[in-house]
Amino acid sequence: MGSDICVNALCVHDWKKGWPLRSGGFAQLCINCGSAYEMSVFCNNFHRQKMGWMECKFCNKPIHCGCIVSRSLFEYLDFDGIGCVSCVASQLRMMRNTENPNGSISSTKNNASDQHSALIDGTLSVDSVGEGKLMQLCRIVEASEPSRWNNSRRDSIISCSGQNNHEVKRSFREADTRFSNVFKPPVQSLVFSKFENSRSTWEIKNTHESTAQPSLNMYLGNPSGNNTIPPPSSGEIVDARPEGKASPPFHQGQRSRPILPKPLKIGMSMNPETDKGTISHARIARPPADGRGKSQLLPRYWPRITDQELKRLSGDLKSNVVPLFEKILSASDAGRIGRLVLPKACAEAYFPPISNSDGLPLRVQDVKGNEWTFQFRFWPNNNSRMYVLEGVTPCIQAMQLCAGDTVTFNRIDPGGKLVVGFRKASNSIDTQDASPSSLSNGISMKGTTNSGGTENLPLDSSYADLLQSIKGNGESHINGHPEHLHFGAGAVGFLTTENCEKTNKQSPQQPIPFSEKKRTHNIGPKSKRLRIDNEDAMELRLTWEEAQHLLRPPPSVQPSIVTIEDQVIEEYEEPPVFGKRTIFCACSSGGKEQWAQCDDCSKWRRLPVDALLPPKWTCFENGWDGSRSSCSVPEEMSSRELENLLKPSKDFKRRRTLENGKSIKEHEPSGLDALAIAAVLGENLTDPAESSAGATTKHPRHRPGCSCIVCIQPPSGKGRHKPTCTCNVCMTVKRRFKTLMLRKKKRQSEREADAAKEDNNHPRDESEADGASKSKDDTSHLENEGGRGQPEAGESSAGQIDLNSHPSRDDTQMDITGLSMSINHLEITNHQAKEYMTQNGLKSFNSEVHADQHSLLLTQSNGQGQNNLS
DNA sequence: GGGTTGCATGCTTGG
DNA sequence: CAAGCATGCAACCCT
Repeated sequence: MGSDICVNALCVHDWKKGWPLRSGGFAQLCINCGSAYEMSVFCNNFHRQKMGWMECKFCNKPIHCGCIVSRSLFEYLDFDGIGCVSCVASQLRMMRNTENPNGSISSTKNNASDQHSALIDGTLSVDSVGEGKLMQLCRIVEASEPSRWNNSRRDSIISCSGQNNHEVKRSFREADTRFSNVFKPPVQSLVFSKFENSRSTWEIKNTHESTAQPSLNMYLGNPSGNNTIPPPSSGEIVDARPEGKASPPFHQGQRSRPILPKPLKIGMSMNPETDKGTISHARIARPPADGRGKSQLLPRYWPRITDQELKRLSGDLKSNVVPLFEKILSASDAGRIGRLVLPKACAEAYFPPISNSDGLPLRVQDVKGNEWTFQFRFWPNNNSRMYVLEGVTPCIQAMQLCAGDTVTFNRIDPGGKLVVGFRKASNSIDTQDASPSSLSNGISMKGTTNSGGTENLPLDSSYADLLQSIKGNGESHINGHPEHLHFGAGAVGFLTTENCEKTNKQSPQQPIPFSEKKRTHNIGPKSKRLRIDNEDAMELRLTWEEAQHLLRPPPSVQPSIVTIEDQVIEEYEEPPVFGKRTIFCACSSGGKEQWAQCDDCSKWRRLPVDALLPPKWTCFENGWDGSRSSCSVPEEMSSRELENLLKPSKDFKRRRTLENGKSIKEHEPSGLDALAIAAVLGENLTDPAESSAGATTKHPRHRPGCSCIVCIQPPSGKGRHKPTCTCNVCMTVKRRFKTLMLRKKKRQSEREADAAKEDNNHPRDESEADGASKSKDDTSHLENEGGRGQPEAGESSAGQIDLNSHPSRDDTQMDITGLSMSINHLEITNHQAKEYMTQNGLKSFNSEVHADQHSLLLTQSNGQGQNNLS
């Protein structure tokens, strides 16, 4: 045994020296994945070459090494080569006939193992020492040759077993159940090597006899004996090495420890179905496949897969799915810490050995084909080790697992690829009642808080479901390559897209997988907090934005009008509905109209304001305007009108924002900062689209961060503010205006200085002649800074100050008129602002918005502000 | 302040 | 009673 890099698969694997080869080297077997290599020594250095083919030691028939991968028997045999199935079978038959012509197992005393068992003329005699072993022998023998062990014979054997024969009987029944669904693998050959620890030929023969002879039908169901239900050789009969109580050295050599569950406890009833031969459909906790198996694997970790499922998987997928172990996720496992505690025995049995606590990366694939890299490591813990997989959170979240679900670890052979599958907890009644696990642990573990307490967690998803799901879902999870068939044992994630909450909701009668005491807390919030990366967040945000435009009041539902602190609010009994996004605008007659774009021809059609469109809408559904109910009819608007219509829209803004490489966020400052920034940069605070869409005093589109006057009002704010009002709004407005005007003055001074310089550099007539264009340039400059030029003056015809006016617009106005900003402008503006608030209060804000918009439309229609529009 | 990491603690289980 | 394991927790790190 040594430690080396397994070329084939995962990472560092243990390997053990195999049988000598004709080449002079020796075969090396990777303990973990079972791959075979040819080792030779040159210049005191080991050279390794993967063995593509090996020879049958009997007939020299070539056997592809792929056939030996993970074969459970190879670990018992070495230095003796391998044998093909036919040769091994014939050899076993020969041995059987020689040793036991009557079909009985010869009474043999194995010195090495100190086992005492005898079966004479169909009667197995045991002494008191071997009684416990007898039960397993019975199981094994019966498993291998069920047909040859009828009840009478079985009872006969039991009758000779002396005391505690009740237990033996139960064991028989148990074995009857368990091995009725042992699964016959599609193996073409078997690998044999001698026992590493000098097992006798007798043992080997019995190994062959009990396992390979009848049909070689013990594969996953009869894994290598080191840690699973053993063949006679591996279990209590052959491997008789004394088992020390103390923990073995880490990753020591093969050790055969019985991991059969304890015999059925008194009072436990078998699932009646098991006796009817329908157990193949039951979810059985299968003894795990071969592994190093240094420690006993508790049945709770046995992979549970029905015979049928596994057969179908292995057969249909042309790949051997070897269930290794499974674990029910605890709250810690499924939590956000991202650490999955591995059962120690499983970790040591199936994962690469690690010597330092940092561990090593473990590449694992999930059932969807995603490849994950976990850090397999351990912590010192009570003079022992605690194995964990770190970084499992993304994987667990990808599989939408939560505490109570089951994660399965599997291996796909050949190749040894590690695959993680999962099974969701469900509300169906588990069929594992007859499983060894439940048989052994069902009572004692019920209601406990440890993982054992989750043993009775119903698990319903099946491999068959998985297979069906895979087939039904196309090839997306298969990728067309057998090596990419990442089917975890029990991996049925395709069926379980519902989140845990849903599962729990759907299964109120489901036994709580964890005791209320310790498991309920800490599970929900942690496991359900999904991480959303930036991209998703952006996607989500955009979706939200889109949703804002798609939301419509429920049709045919009259809202009830509620006035709260002078704010009129429409209340609907029904939730809003999604409708096609449209654009509202003010028509020339002063009313409002709605425009919608056909999803087929992209033409814009005029609609009534109250028209509610489905998310998908075409011209043919234009029942309001029969003359334009076909995509072939041209648009009603001219291209310019259309542009003006679309320009203020969010789409247009976003498109332009994206084109400018600016984030949307830059255009959505919040609160008073937005007011100030917009004022300075020239962005029009009042989005005409929004204004038109919601051109009511109800201001229907308040959003977080909305900087309108209404939104920044204190909760107790009234519509009108007195001149002496010192509320936050008024004070803020005053302060902001003062600040803005100071900035404005500074910028204007700079501009004047620049203009003066230009005047010195250019003839005066040219300057005068280009006065208008200069102003346009300035306006364009402002626009480029992020705002659209608005031709409206901040001062309305009524001599009032529009609070939405901003310096840029003042700039425009002043530049157009040729007036220069004077130092008194600030005072004038302040005065006007005060006067404005005094006379009109802030309540007339929206009317000013309308004036703004209307002015914009007029300006545009008159062509006066064309150059101001980008 | 929140997340990560390493270890400790205590409960549960199995021998 | 020892081992295993779920989880708590403090120190450390990162943003």
